[in-house]
Amino acid sequence: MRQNTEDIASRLNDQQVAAITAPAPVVVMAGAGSGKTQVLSVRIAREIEQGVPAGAILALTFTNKAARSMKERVAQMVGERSKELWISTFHKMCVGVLRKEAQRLGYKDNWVIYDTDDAKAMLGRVISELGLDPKIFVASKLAGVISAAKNDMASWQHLGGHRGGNYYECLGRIYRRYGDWLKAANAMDFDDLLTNTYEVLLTPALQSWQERYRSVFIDEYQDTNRIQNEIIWLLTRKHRQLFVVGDVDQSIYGFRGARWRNLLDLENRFPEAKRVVLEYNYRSAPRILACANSVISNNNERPQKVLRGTRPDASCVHTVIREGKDELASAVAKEVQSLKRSGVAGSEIAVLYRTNVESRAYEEAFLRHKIAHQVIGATRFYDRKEIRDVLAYARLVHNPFDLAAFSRVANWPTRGIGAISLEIITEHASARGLSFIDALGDTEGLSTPAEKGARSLNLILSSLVSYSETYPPSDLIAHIADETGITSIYQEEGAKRAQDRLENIEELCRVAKRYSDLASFLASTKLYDAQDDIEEQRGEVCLLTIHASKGLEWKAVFVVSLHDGGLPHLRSLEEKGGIEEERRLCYVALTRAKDHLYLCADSTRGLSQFLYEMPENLVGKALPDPDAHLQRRVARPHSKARCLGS
DNA sequence: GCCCTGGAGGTTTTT
DNA sequence: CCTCCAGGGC
Repeated sequence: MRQNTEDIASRLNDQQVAAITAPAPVVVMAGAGSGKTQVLSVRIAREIEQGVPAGAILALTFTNKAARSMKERVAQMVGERSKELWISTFHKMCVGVLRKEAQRLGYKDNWVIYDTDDAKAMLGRVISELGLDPKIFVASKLAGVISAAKNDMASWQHLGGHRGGNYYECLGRIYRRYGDWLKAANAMDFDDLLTNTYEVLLTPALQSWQERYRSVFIDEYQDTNRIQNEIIWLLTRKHRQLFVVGDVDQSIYGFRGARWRNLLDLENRFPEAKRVVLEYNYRSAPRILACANSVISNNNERPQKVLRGTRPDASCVHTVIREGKDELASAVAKEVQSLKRSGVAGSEIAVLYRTNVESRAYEEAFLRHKIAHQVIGATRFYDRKEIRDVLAYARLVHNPFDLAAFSRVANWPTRGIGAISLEIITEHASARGLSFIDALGDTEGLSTPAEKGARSLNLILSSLVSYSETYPPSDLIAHIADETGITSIYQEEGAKRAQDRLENIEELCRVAKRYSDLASFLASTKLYDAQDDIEEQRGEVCLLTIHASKGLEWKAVFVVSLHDGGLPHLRSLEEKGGIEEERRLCYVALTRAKDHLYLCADSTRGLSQFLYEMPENLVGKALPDPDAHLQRRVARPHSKARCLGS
């Protein structure tokens, strides 16, 4: 059913209309649940109606799911014309640019994406190559350091140079060597997608991209990091057709370089920009908003803002406090059952926690109480061993220089190529500039069993390569599992776990059917996010982290990490600005709820200070006196916010 | 040189 | 719970 944008606009409030009609650039400060997705979609549709070619519009969202839903909304308004729109996540947009431009930076066309695991594997090799102690230079820590450096646009000279001491000098060398190895493998890590896009935009290619994306829309700007901010500046500084939406109170990705100040700084870069504030919340019942406002008002580093309620009804904010995490999980399960009896669908209910490990207690409790549920994003599908193994073969078929894939594949299923032989083969390949498939054909220096293994792997890979020239990705996946012996290994094992693995491989084939070329299939396995595996139609209760819940909403939400050390998380207390970010995280969690908010805590661990920052008349009387029960004194902060709901 | 097994250790949040 | 590593067997 086609909708008219004027009809829709007539149902919007003045602030929303201002956001939609103001000439660009526009910076929208949009509180949680203030209809920002609606505003973005209507504005895009209006531009198309006013004659901007859909193909000249770029819209960036935070998740694939948000991109899909925005595309649907625009399609409802402008129909077919929306097909040309480019709506995606930041990283996917970069992949699009780099598919066309990576050659400028010296990559071959079949470049691949390395995820964090690939990056760690590469770093491990770099550290041992440089003869450094892997206990001092821990690959997983370094992956984070290097990632942070890239997102903050710091070079290896920068990382290694400006502080004295051997440690930092080694760090710089690792960073540089890691970059060399990725380049040799024709691979980019997640951060390279951003930095390389930036590099491309520093070349004469900039102009064509500025023309290609003449009108740019960005959601969740508070979670952009430095390099993303610079990319947007390069893309838009000429035409200045930029429309940005964000909320500093919902910035929760500081740990990966997000700088909420980017949102405010836009007004310096675009002094002509109009600022619009959306402060009316259409999502949550007033008492839920009162709690959220009250908590967030304790942050010092934020522009003053209060989210105003629009809903008349006074649903309750409940506290569920039990002694012990399993007792708490049971109590939550019982509440869920009673909600469902009262007519709330399972898919309208969510359980939000700070860390993935907390999901376990709830999974068990829900199983005991026979509540249909799905855990979102915990063990990600593409991180499963069997999936990574099969995909590693596919990657090597696509890009035979992929070192991370080769290291994975070389001896699994086992074929006599141990660590030493692997080292000989990779040395060999890099010394002569050979692909790993070709290097396997030259078995000089290998022991007899390793030589046999290398021959057989060479045959397998060569035949896979020719197979892939005729057959689509899904057939290739099935073929890999059979030809490498992975299928038969799991069949013979016969255990339930092995059965699951076979089913996962079948599922991978099914997913691959959606893609006709290997490059885009492989990219999709990397740029996948937690919200992608939510299955709404099944009517199940969702269990997920607060981070993964960003942008979503449910009728009833259980925030279950409100114990001391849970939220704010223990580890966050050491970081500067840590508490404020945790408070924003709490704010995000609370504002996911439409009608019912349940604040849940295991009292044996002590209660979250955030509970004491909520209005006393709503939650205070359910809480024990903090001075009496907590060993560590928790100062009870004065509640600065008004309780709008009561 | 390579394979397998058992025990220990370690879990914030993610593209 | 799942990964990493050391050590014994081949």
